[in-house]
Amino acid sequence: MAVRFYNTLSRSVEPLQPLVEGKVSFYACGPTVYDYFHIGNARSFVVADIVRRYLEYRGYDVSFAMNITDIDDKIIKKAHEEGVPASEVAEKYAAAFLQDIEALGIRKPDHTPRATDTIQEIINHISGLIDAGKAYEVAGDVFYDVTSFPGYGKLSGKKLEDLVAGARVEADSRKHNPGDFALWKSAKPEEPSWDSPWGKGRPGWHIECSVMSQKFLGETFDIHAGGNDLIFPHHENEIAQSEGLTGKPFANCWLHFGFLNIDNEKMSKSLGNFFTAREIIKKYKPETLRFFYLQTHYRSPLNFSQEGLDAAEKGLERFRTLYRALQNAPDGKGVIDISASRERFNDVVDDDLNTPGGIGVLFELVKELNNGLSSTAGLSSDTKKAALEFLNATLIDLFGILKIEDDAASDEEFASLMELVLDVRSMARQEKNWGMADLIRDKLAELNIVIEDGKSGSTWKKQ
RNA sequence: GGCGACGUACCCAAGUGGCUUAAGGGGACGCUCUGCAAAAGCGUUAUUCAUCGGUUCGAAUCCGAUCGUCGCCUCCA
Repeated sequence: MAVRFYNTLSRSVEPLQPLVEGKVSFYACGPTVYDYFHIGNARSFVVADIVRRYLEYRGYDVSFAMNITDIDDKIIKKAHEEGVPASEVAEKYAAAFLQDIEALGIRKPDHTPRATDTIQEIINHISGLIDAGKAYEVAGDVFYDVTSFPGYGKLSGKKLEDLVAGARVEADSRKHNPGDFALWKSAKPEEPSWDSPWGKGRPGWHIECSVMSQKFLGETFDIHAGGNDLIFPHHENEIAQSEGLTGKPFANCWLHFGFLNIDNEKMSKSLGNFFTAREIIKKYKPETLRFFYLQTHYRSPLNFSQEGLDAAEKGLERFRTLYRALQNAPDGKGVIDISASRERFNDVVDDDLNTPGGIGVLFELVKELNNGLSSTAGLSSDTKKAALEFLNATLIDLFGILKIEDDAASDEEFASLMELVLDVRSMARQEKNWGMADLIRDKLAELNIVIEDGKSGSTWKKQ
């Protein structure tokens, strides 16, 4: 079976059918750079990264774009609070964004366009919509006329009448319809602005994604992704703006990521349950956070907790230990069919990116391999090699959750010193001087160096 | 009020009609190894899938009702 995804547009799981055989064009909504991103944002970025990596793992040539929204109300607000230009706020947090995704092991997208670099294209797009009678200007603001687009509501399942009836839409007497939304916002004094046919102003909230995605991926592309909450109005409006102008389908497949909650509630600053990704990866390894995310299906809500992260770290350790054991074990005779695991893994993950299921398959293989390693027959060199290749492809290249640090190689001087200490200790042990042996072990433990006595001598590792 | 999602062991979490009298991880317990320990390995841990009805030869999986949790409808990943 081929790669399948749940498409919000059709509300069903569909096989991926790229426009161009073997190639996938993929766009994910990126950050608005007014603050460090939080662990909920991080989940979305990690999942988008995994979508991309999985497609590559399955042999597709992926073109991946993620925007950086660097002009927006929140940025302006923050700039006012801090008494600095909006561009400075945007610059600072855009740089932080790129740093943080790298720290999280997220591969940089092929394209990271910025709204402020795309102003001219945005103006052209809006002009096109006005010319086509789908948008109208009122005193320097431009609005999209939702009634001009018959398909409005097809993504979110909302009806125009319901939106009007809901009355939660902000009343603006200048709008022709309550559901109309701003494409261009006129500038208030002291706000950053760009010249346009409608006077000085800046792009509205949704238009930039339409323009930037089409700029890099074409008028129609394969996959568009983002958080659950973006379905309406953001993505609905993107479709209207894009298809309203081109008359062609915008994105064929819409992927939406589940939310991360804390104590089963949405994370928010006002509730005080707000953590930035920066903070968390000071305490936990980035791989642990990634693994924690991937152990839940991407569309399900995920409850964030310290216990969850601790459990993830333990599970990861199981992979690390097995990986090292495979590298170090002497050649034996036992044979395990790794390709069977690979097929099962692919089958499972092909089905709407079922990473928790895939991880389950990997853990089952770990048990099998451990059994092999501890049996008298051991494992053949071919089996070990195939297993390591498979684990490299999945745990390292695909999920990015396994990092094999070679403590000894990272600091040779320190390593030889440790060797000396261990030699002294093993002499003490040979003389059954347990007091001395234990003292060394305890003192090293205080320095976060863990000594483990095995059959073939003692080993050390940093905590 | 409208739309949608979800409820699987102590915790997390796959599975969505027969291959499952339910994967996997964490925890707990037992064993192996060990001078002791730690680590690691192995084993055990749900006749049952919120509840109640129904459809079916067969349901955790489909339908209906009930209870509960959550999200969107407003900036939000």
